[in-house]
Amino acid sequence: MLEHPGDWTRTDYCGELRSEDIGRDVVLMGWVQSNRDHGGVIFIDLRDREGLVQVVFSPQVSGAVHEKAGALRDEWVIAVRGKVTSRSPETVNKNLPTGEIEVVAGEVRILNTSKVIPFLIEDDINVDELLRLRHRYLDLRRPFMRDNIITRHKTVTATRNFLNGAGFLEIETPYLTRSTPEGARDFLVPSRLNPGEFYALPQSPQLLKQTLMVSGFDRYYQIVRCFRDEDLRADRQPEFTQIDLEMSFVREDDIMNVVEGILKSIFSEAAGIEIETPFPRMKYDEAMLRYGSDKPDTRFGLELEDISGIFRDSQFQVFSCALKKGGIIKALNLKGRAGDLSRKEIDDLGEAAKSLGAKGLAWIRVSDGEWQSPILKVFSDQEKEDLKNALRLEDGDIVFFAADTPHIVNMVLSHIRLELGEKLGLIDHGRFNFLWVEEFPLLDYDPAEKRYVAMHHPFTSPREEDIHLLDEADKSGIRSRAYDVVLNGVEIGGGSIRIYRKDVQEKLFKAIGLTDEEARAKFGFLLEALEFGAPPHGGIALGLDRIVMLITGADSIRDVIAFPKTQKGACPLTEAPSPVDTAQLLELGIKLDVKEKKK
RNA sequence: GGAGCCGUAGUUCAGUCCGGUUAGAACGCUGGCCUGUCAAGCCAGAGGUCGCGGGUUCGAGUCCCGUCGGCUCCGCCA
Repeated sequence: MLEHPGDWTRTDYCGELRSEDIGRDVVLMGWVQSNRDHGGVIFIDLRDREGLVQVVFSPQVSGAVHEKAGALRDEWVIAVRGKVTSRSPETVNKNLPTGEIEVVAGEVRILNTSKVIPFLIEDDINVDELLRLRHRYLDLRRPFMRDNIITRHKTVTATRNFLNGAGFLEIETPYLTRSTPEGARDFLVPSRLNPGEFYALPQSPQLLKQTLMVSGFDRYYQIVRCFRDEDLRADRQPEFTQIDLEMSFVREDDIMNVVEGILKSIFSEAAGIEIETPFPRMKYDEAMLRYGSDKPDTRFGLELEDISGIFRDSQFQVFSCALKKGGIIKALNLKGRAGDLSRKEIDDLGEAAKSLGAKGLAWIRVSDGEWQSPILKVFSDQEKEDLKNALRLEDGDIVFFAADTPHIVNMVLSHIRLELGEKLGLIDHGRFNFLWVEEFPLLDYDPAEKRYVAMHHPFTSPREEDIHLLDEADKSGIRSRAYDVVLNGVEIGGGSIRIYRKDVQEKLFKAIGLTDEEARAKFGFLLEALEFGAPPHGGIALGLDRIVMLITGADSIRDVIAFPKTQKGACPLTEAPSPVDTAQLLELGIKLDVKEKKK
């Protein structure tokens, strides 16, 4: 029954035929999307990368061809030779770009059959993701997924075009490199030629791109795979792609200009969206204060308010104790929307807060001038008055409070803010709000290790006027020259102006508790390079997967990666990772010490 | 490492709270009918290790314990 394509040459993509093509003889090849057999006339929707076209098989044209068409099933691969004809006005399909025409088949060749597919090749299916990943080749036939992959291609193309035009050189760096202890856990690759030693896959080409600046390449970029052996999230995969760049003799503004240019070009060319530049900027401290997050979604208000001052001497132990331990109290006033939340929904928010680590989520609802709240009794009259003024409380408002460490309060309330924003439709999903977040703290105190750690990475430059603070005991106030670019509450990139002087670099290593020897052992080659005429330089890395996710409206970066991993880091299609032969391990000098996994 | 949700025909789900005859529905699939549909329609049919293991019970999809897997989040992570 199967036939070869023979001497047929495809003339057109199914999805590209239009009324201009009426009268042409065409040869199409593609997949049977659906099959509508009326006993007499048979309609086939034929699909390829560019879309669908209706093919008509009529017994009047050819009895044999019509009979063959009757055997066709979904997802079979066929070649059709026929004539493009116009549809009569009442049979035009306005939902299809090809809906004004159809192809009347004169001949058909069945090139391949298909087993019955496990899920429909359509958008808006609701199928277990495991099944989609196991049959990814089918999942990628769905228009949404196909378009995502195409948008990704356009994004990469736009980026290359822009950067090439801006004087950047694309330079590759090795994937087999050395392990660097700071930052994420490395993926390791054993070295057969050096038994007992390992390469590491790069978490990012950070050190090497800085080295390229010392080499004098001036402007580098790379669209590069990075690897981090950490737990997965909806926006985090163990391997992901960065638009990585570095520039010499620049300040923050120079990098930001380039990034704005890249993003403008990406949005225009991959999505047909013209975005406004320059992007607004916000200091880290302000972002944390107003949104409780270093990546605020600025598409809606509902900002946090710090009301710690009101409860400094409160009788309410939960609040005053939190403050005495160095905590804070913040509130979210959902103005005028109290009526939109049922008691159950309020309780659910409380449960969500608890699962995030809060002890609870207090609330006050104002209706008809009355305050309703489980904790109403504990407030003094003065506190009520202060609250009313601070939060501008009015009828119809509902306020949520959290009192805890700054980290918990900000984390919990920023989550609640996003959940309320989504639930109550405060977010305009058609908007793209870009934001630069700048002046991150340089260092973060790690109570577990009792030392400061670099918040970004240890090559990030402090602000020039803050360098002297590296010698002080309290290093928490040192501001860095790091910046993040945030889109709709998603961090899509981060970078910094780097340290280029040995003396500053040494001070910083000292500040994070690294001895000279340790620093040499870990980053030796870069430190040495910095001693041979390193230019001032800086750069950034943009998360390609996240950018494409936001452009396409995907819920997860898995939907913009052709072959992603599950939360356990597995690929259901290839069944990676997998055990290997003992012989392979022997060759590498590796002996396993793993608890036997029950199968 | 931790919290939550989920796992029942090919697929999506109902049934699980409150154990009891032959586990249902829709879509898909198979066969038949049908000459203008486009989520085609009508008729008929097939299709189940209720994720896996153990326990309680006269009896388990349903209750208990464990385990595997998927998703979301915290921790972790540019």
